[in-house]
Amino acid sequence: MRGPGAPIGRRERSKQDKRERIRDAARELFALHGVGGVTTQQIADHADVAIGTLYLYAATKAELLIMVQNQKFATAIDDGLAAASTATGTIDEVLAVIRPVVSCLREHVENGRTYLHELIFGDPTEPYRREGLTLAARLEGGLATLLARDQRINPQDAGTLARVITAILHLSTTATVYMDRSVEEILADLGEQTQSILAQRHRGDEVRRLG
Amino acid sequence: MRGPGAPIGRRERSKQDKRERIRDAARELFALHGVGGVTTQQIADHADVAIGTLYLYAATKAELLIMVQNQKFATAIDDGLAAASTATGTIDEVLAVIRPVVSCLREHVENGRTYLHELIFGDPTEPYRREGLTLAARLEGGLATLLARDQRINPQDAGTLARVITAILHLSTTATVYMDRSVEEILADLGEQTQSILAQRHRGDEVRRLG
DNA sequence: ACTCAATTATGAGCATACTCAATTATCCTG
DNA sequence: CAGGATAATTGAGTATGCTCATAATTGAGT
Repeated sequence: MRGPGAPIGRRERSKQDKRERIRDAARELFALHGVGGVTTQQIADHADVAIGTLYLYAATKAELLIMVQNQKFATAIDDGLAAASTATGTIDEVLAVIRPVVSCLREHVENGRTYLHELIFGDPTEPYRREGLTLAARLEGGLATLLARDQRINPQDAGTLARVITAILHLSTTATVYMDRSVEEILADLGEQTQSILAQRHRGDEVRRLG
Repeated sequence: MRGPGAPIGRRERSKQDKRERIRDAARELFALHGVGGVTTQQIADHADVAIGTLYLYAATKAELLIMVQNQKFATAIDDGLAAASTATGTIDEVLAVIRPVVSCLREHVENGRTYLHELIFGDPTEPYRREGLTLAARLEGGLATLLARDQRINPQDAGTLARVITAILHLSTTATVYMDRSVEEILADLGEQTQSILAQRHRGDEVRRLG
């Protein structure tokens, strides 16, 4: 029975529950002992499922980490965008949104390297990586609409601007030279120097094809 | 006997040989069957050493990959810089150096993600990662001296310019949005947009502190 | 040439990420 | 409610990355 528009039976709910139980167990144990200090068996036990069940919900141990990190990432993004909901779209406001996201991405370093970022920006075919991409897109979209509120910004530019800011966020969590620099410093570095590069190139051959 | 200034006995040579044999075996088999399609045992067999010996030269399987990739990276860098040895230091020449390096870094994708980059820009304490960092520094230094030849470029700026170019190279191999774009396109993207960002910020409060 | 401490090599064995044939739970139909 | 089709769960088993106690090799001192 039950209206055909809502196919959510006990089965579906139980499935959802299990997914969350597993993710929560992973989050707790990872935070407590580090990723390497926990076995998948322990996570399965903590979530009160068999090891085989765990692997129905996460194809690999790394994917467990992505599940956990995606959740944190999503929270950081949503909180940031919500806080900026009444903002007027200046760059500074956008940077304010970015800052907590950067912090979130810089966390959870294992073996001295940040897992998350490479995973999130990795292969788009893996389901959880796709989720990460969707999140990044959500951030980019949010920034774009935010920027579009600023009268001085050409509406068509808002999207590109947002992409560049996301790229900076990316650099800040992946490139060693930029790992402990603030978003503003990276921006300044990139901005001033690319400007001078472009200026020089324009001074050269105006129309030149380059592979 | 043998002069005391040359402490290179059979031992030292044998050690070097073994390191190379192991690296070569890894390179061949990785190229042939992919990283996941080869066991460390097979690599040890191919290099004609015991599995335990292999682990004396590479602490993990991932490190084997870094050994292999560092070699390719080094070759790409040296070739590029050598080819530019008579260049005059224009940006286009620098980009010509960069292009093959990017190709090299974009190779060897396993599971849809490029191992190398995260490894090279990873934890500087791991010996082979340190080697990767040294290589990146060599590239940056080479670019800087190259750029310094251009009369129009302020000599003090050459270093920063080189760093930014390296960052772009980084983005081109890590960030999904930029993964299939040419260096020039990324440069244009970053250049134009950061410029407009900076312009807007300067129009705002001139001296503003941002955590 | 012999001794011996230090270094290097070995491979059986261990830990653990992941699989899959068998089992159990859930839903649908008459 | 009975029967059976489908989906979900299980955990002993497997594959493989990595370790470590033991053995072989090296070369300086005699």
